[in-house]
Amino acid sequence: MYALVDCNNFYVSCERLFNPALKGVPVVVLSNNDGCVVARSPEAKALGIKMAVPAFQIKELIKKHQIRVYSSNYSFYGDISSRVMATLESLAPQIEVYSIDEAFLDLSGFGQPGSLTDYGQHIRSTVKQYIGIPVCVGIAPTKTLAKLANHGAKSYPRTGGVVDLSAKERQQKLMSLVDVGEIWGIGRKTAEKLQRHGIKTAFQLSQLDLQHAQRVANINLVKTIDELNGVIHYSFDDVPEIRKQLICSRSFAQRMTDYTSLRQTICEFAARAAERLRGEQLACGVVQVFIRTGQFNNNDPGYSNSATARLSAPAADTRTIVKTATDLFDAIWKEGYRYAKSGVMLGEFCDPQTVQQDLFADASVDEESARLMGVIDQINRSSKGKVWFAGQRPYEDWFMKRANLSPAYTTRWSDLPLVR
DNA sequence: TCTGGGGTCCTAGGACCC
DNA sequence: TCTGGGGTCCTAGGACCC
Repeated sequence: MYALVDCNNFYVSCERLFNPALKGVPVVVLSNNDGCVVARSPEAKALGIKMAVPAFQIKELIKKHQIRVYSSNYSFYGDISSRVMATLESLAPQIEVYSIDEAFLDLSGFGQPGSLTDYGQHIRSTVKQYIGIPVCVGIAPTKTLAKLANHGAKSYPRTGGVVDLSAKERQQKLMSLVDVGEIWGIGRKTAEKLQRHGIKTAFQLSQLDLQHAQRVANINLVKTIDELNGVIHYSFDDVPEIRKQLICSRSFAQRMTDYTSLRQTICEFAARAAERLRGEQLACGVVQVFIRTGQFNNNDPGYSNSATARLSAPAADTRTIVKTATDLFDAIWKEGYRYAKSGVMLGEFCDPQTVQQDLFADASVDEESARLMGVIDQINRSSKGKVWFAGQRPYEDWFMKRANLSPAYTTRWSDLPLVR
């Protein structure tokens, strides 16, 4: 049995923690670059603001209803998230952190079915008391059903924020009330396709013939249907696997047209990606670079391109990764476009201790590289200052609009809330 | 004028081989 | 120069998630 614990409109709840004036009024949090809405308080949802709607489209609504608007403060949310997760760790033998605001708990061998609702309430009240964040809990035999249970707990206040779907009848009852598009793994496209086949509710989906499902969509739909019927395909995973790729990319606050500026962004992303790579004790075998113009302005000519290079031996050295990335950039750069976004992607990770050496490499060079990178990382993590490579572009002037940022309440001394 | 960032997985289609 | 089937591998793009 799984429990899915999901924080209620997490980013808004974080902002409310240290700013009680936000309680009971409509609040939204915007994505990076103040682009679109990524979290809404219940009051904001009630005004009809949809998830992921571009901020400029709701300007009038914001003014009219005095909606409080915040830029994303990820370091703050990340810090609150780790406190929530630590609390959950103390409440279950094993947890799988699924995203910044969700975790699966393994409840196998955990009390009698039926007593699980009480346990869910215990989780809710403990997290609320310790951290101050409201959560909902969904309990069920598969992850997909636990997601559905959580959705039910969020949608129906009468549940008290906890839904236990141990019993088959309750699963079916809830499924018949829920649109197929609400199911985990069913996005907009698949939902439309299913509706064209007359499948509107989750229950109808659960009854779909598996071979038919495979033809209509793909293997993932088959797995989802199985999971709705209690067959586990997505098992509990408390030690996260090594990631497959690492991306560092941003949209720019303003369009960029010149070679030097754009090249600097690539340097910066490459350097940051390399830093994260070393932070996870990994080396990479592949570097990819992409640049593109805006997607939405039809008057501008569009251009989008990427290039990939395989390194002669896996590397974690910023100098290697920056050099490779800028060479790739030179190969795809084209004059005459208004660029909106760029990025660097690293892949094919391995443990730097056990890598296959380049046949022609000199081992002492690798040692020196590791030492140098270690020193740079140490300096950059400390409060003493920053070291960077000449090609990098200092972040602040091009990166992200964040007009409505809340203080770093928990991660910067000067922003600590004071009690007078 | 302004439309996120960071991931994973699957599929279709092209290149290439025998 | 034309012809076929079967296989692998790679890449681009789509769909989905939060």
